[in-house]
Amino acid sequence: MVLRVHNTMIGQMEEFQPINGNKVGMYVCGINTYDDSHMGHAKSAVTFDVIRRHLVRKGYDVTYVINFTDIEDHCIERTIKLGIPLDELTERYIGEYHKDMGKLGVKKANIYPVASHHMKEIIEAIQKLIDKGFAYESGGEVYFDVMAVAEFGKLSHRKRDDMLAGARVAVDERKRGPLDFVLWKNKKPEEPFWESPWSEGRPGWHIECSVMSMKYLGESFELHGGGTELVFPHHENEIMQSEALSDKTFVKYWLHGGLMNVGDEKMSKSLNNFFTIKDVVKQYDPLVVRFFLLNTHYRKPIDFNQKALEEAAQALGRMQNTLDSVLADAENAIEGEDAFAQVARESVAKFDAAMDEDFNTRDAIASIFEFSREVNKYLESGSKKSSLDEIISTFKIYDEILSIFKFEKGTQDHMMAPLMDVIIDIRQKARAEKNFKLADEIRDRLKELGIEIQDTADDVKWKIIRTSR
RNA sequence: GCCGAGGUAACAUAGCGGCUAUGUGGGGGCCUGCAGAGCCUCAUACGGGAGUUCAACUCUCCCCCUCGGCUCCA
Repeated sequence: MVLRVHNTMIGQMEEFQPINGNKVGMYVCGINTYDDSHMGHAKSAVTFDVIRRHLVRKGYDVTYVINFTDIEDHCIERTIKLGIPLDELTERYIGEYHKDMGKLGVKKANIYPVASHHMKEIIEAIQKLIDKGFAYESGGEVYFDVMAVAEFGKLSHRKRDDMLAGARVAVDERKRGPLDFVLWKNKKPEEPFWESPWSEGRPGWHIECSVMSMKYLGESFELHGGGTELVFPHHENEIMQSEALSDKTFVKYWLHGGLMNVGDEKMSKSLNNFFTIKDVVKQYDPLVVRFFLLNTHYRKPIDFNQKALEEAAQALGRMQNTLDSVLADAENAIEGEDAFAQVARESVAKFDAAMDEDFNTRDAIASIFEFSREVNKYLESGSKKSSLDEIISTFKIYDEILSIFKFEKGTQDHMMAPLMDVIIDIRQKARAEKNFKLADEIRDRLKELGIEIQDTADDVKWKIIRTSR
């Protein structure tokens, strides 16, 4: 199957074809390390995690890089406010990031470069841009000269002249043109700084991503991702800098995810309408949160609200119920084969096809719902061991990409099963004697403990309630 | 103003030039002592207008509305 991706550069879908063989370089803009991550960051991390997983499943040799930017206004403000060194702040929030994303089942990237650890390379890159005539020094600062590049605005599809005409920002007298952006800034009192040929100061935003992505992935690589709000100016400027440095095409495919909204506004620190991952995960199972994020195509915005999370919990529970039944039945299944394995194979084909269309997790998930219904019917009609195993491996394939299911038993305690047998046995006796009051009491009290009893036609099932709501 | 993404049944989301979409919620039924889970089934759709076509929710054009970017931001 051919993978197609939506490339922001051309504004449409195209076939994905790596530059060399099956090696894929993938760079995603991580966070600024000055505070806990919120749900918007979670959306980005989970989106690109799934994209990476799908590429790996398709056999690509993926090198995944996520950067941490720790030299920017907010971080600097924080170090001064907290009175701690920048390094300490950086390390603290990198640690928190990994904790939060780990909870959400995000697999680690291969490399996590940190801006402040690449100062030497950043300064070299700025010097090279000056030498090549793409940047100029002015009062101890260095600016990128937007007029020096042939192509401007190719990612965000803007014209240089339109931008010049509508420039909102007051022109800094140190700049030659209003669209020029800073590569190196003078230090201000109290601020951390680095020595450079131009002044004691620090790099501007954008340059660190050019430097770090090219260092780890080469001058040209396949995928660069981030939220849509980064298209302009961040990614646009990255392209200009990088291509000015290398004289090569920087990135082949640009992927941008829709933003997390709250009501009709995007979730962001500056609007102060954010929900941290830590808080959300306290209230909802991380798998529910992950499912919630993947239940909408990544390029679309998602509205964050209670009702949507509740619905996600309910919907995910439906699939998990099916899987739980299969896992339970598989333990004492009748040996033998039947035709159901074919249904499973068709379902996987449908799932893969959806993922190949620009990582359409929504559509892929719809195919799992359909599969679940088929499985539920199959279970009622009598099942065979080989097919149950096939169903479990099918769910494992889905989970390899989405990571939203639980396969382990709800408890590790080996006494649990025999104990439940005793309780259920007693309750069945009560039921046989029509002592429903007692039978219901047992059921209700177990439910309070998080154990659900289900009476079926031929036996009684129990399970640990997994999906918290 | 400029650039970009959208407007799908009660709600949230997919999708395709013709084959009554997925989940949540609601109605009815099966199963059950009851409940839950599950299965079956019903209702409610494609912002507005024009055009192309044998046929458009799906293509083209115009209009309306929403969101994002143009300033820090996943």
